[in-house]
Amino acid sequence: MIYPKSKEEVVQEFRIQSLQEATMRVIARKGIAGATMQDIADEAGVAKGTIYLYFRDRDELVEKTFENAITELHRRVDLALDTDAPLEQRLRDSLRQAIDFFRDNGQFFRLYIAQRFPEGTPQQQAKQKRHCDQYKSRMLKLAAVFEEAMNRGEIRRVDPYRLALFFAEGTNAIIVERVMEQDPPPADADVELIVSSILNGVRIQRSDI
Amino acid sequence: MIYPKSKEEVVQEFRIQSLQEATMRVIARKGIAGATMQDIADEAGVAKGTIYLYFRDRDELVEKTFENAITELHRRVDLALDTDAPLEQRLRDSLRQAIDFFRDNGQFFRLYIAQRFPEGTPQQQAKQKRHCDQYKSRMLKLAAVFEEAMNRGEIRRVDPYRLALFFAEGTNAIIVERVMEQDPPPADADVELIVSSILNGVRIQRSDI
DNA sequence: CGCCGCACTGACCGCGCGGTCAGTGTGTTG
DNA sequence: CAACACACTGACCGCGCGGTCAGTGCGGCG
Repeated sequence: MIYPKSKEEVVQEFRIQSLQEATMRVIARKGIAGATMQDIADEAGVAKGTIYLYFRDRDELVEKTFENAITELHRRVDLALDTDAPLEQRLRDSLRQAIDFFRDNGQFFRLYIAQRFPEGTPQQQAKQKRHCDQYKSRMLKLAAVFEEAMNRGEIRRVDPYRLALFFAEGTNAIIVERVMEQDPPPADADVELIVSSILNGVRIQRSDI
Repeated sequence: MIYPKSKEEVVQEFRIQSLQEATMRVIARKGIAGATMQDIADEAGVAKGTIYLYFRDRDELVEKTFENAITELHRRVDLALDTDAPLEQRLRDSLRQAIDFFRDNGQFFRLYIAQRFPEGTPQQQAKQKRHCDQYKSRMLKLAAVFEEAMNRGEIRRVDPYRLALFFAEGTNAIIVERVMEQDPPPADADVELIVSSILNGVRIQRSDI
């Protein structure tokens, strides 16, 4: 065995994993600022001090937890976006991925939203910058997808970055609603609503008559 | 004079006003949780204790500040929405109102966003509920406007509440972007982009050729 | 001019947080 | 079985916050 995972490593990874899951649950319940280390420790069933064996401080815990979850989301969405299919199908597939992700990780949404407008404790300007940059790079990627579709002649020319913002946040709003609802409608219905609204518009057309 | 405003009342209103303005500025800079009473007092140029002569506690200060600003926004937007004009014009006008409002009150945006996902200090569940309800009632109103347009045959039938969510948050995203930009494009351009995207869609149509 | 009321002040308090570290119990080793 | 290593614990600390209130000084009135 070249890289044997020792027993200790397995245990350590398990602890880290369960601490991050506990963090997500607590943040979902009480918000980022409202989640105390004691809450998280209780949720994970360990003592507060134990957390500091695996994470330097509170910031690192929240940061890593966020990073972990968002990386997975982005991986899935990118898989759907980076194909040669028509824009319509790519949008459908990526929406589907996002909806499924938040169905399984509803607690994560709060963290996801909150990171967009971080609290301005004066010395943490660097971290604020990082998350804004991360968000911006996501929007730029989506904008690039739209721009490509414009070049292909699939959609008309508008500011692609603004279109990406509009589409992404409009979509987020509906996903948030789904997370809140205890019995949301079928995912297909919302995917259809979003994609057809943005591609065809909602105005009555000749073809609708 | 039936209701003479005594000098004291004038002074008092001035203090309340300037404290709320200071609160908006500080929250815009440091976030809701990051804004301390000391910060706000310094910003307003008074001692910390003075704030408590006009507001019971921190919660009331933030609450009143928020209420004050959002009432004005809603008043302006409703004025544009509650007409007999076609949907397209009503959307244009209300967008214009919102954009202008946030151009003049850019600091308010942070407060506006943050209130949507309040921090869950356990005992304040009632207040969370209030703001969610307030947000929901705004969405219901917008949904009603869309539904009326459906009944008039201006737009096709989709879930009006979800359409309202999609439209409103997509719009917010673009307004946020405008607030961040130091030199945003003309408001008309963004109004046009949003309204034509949602009404006509972005797909290339026969009429575009 | 002397007194008083009251808007305003800012040093102070208690609380609850993030973070620490001496102590404990358990599994391992010689 | 004794001695040790070490993951884990939770009482404890200092800090910074929201909130308090005795003190201050200024404007007006007798």
